[in-house]
Amino acid sequence: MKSTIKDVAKKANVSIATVSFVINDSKPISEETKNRVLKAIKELNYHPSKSAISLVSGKTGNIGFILTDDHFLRTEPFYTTIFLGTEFEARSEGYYILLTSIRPDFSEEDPLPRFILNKSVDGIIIAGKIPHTLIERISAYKLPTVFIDYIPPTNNYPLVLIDNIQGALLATNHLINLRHTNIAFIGGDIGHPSLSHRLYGYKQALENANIPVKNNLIVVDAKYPDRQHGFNSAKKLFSKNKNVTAVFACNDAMAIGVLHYLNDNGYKVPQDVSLVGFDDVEADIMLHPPLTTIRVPKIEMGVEALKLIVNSVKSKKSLPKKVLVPVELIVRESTSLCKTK
Amino acid sequence: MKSTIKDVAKKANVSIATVSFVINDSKPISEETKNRVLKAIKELNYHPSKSAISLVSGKTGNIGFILTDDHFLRTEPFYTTIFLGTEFEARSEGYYILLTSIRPDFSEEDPLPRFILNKSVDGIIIAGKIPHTLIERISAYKLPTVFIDYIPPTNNYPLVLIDNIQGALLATNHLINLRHTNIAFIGGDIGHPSLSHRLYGYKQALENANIPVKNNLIVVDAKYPDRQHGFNSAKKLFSKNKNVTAVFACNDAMAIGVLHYLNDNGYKVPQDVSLVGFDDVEADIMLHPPLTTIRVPKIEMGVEALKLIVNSVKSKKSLPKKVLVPVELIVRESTSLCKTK
DNA sequence: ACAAACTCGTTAAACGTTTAACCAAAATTT
DNA sequence: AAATTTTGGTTAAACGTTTAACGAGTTTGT
Repeated sequence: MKSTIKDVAKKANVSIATVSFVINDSKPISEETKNRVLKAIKELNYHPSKSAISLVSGKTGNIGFILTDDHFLRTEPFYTTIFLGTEFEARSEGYYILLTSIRPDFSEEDPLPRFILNKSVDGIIIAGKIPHTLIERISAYKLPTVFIDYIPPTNNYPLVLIDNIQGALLATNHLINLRHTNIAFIGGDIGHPSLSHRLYGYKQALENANIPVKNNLIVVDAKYPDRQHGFNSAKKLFSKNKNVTAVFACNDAMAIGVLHYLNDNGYKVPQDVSLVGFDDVEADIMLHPPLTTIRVPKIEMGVEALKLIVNSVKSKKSLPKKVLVPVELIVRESTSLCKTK
Repeated sequence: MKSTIKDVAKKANVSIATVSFVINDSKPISEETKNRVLKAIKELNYHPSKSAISLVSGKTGNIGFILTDDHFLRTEPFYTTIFLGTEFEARSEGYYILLTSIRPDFSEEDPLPRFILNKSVDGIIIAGKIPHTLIERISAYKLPTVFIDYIPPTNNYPLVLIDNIQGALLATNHLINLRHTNIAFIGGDIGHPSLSHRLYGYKQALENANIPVKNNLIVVDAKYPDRQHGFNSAKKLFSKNKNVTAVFACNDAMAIGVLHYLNDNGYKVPQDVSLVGFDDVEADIMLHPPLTTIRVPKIEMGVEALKLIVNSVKSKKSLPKKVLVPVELIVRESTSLCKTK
């Protein structure tokens, strides 16, 4: 039933080598025979066996994709969207993605992802912050690796990063342009470079505008930047500072938490408080008002990561290229002109 | 660097066949040689080449997992959690999962997932409702297939289903036990068997309790059961029916939409209206009050699906077994005794 | 006109496993 | 003690590709 290269060769009246050359056009073949072969391939509905190719080439044609359980399952489809971008690009490149998640508290004893142990991938994409012990143990396998949205401690990997500083500048400047001066920053998980860069950009924007940076307007002690922590941080912020007129949250998840707090406590958004998020996860269409935020091109990030990894797989010399994807301010209805009374 | 079976054989002073027999224990080998081989394997850090095994066995060791984009990206981590269960079980069974998503409006011209065309999977798991044209085209490839949470038109596949009727009975009976009689049902996408079964169970529970089923309390015209549609359906329901004291929403997403509507419009939950969801997606920890719902064992569903598919892959005769996973009522704070005035 | 260089192919080895067929030695049966 | 079975192993073919090495015709250069 299943046809092989041999069947094609027989049908086209050529050797199997010729068929191979036609498929990969790795050697010049006359138009005429080429067509005969192509025709035979079509008629037999022939598809090369991946295992045979793998065996002889030493490549698997697979790329491993690693993220933590919580990133995979979190409400805001951030990393999953990135994954989709990777999968999408993998299709055109002829690769398969092996997705696996690990526990965020991955420890020394936990086993590495199978595809690494069994060498069933040619390269690895790691999305988001993952435990350093895992990074070290993976690096022993000398597999091409690229990181998405995270800067690993030993910084000689290809990276796909968000232009976080630029994004934070855009967000904060937007608020400054709306005449706000008491602008708070709500963040979390400061160990993550993305989030600390956003804080940095926030400070930078204030300084550029000659607005003093006040530490009591910066709440960054949340362990994880999700809605619940956004809510809690907002509570902490507003119970001590009544004069805050604008909040820049380090991501949409926390911004949504802030919004809930504000709604619950009689603050009107944007009349009383303007609010800007980051990521544009389009999480909750129910949100009112719709959130002004910084759009991150998630699909493109996945695409870029796959391109990078394919590159280092193919050309053994992997120069640790960094791709900084651009961001964009999306103004919706959660921000408005500051009413200085 | 990479060691092969040959290296192991040499080191252990046996033939490669013996090594193979030890690995798969497919033939009796004396304890002594077995230990020698095992030792050599460990020392060389030998891992069998998957491609070589694939080539000779004709099996790929991969399972394809298909769902629609919107299911993959939706805010409530329902199908993604199921996927995680599948991935988890695949690890212990030694399989890899190839995840791919398709557009919900998959049409005749769209290409099938690559892993089907290239025969790089031994079987397929399909999660959630997918277009019938896709099902038909896949079936031509005669690959073992199991469906999760969907009943395909040609019903001779192994299936992993939720005990939806039981769940709907539990939910509705819970409300009836709380003395509610004006119990509404909010649903959507009635073409999905899961959701129509939930409606069925709702009606059944009312009939069992001798409560008349009123059509104006049943809103099922939503196209897709998400938050936004839940919100809209609630609006439709409550603007016409002021005396509704309880709502059973066909899933948590719609329930959350209903809750938003109620909160926005001055209804207190559960004091004025009791609300029950379905799925227990733990989507929004911010929700107040926390939602009474029907827990669906999502991880277990993924595990069961993988077991089924491995079964039909291994034993060519795949009897179309159906697995009905049990559900459980989780009482939280969105339901309370009806205050009949 | 003859060597040199292309062009378009073919042959056969190699990749790393599994497994059918075979076999020697030891154990068991008669 | 001879015949038979069991035990524990080996040899070699097969799986479906890629690719190095080779070669027969044809073209080009002088």
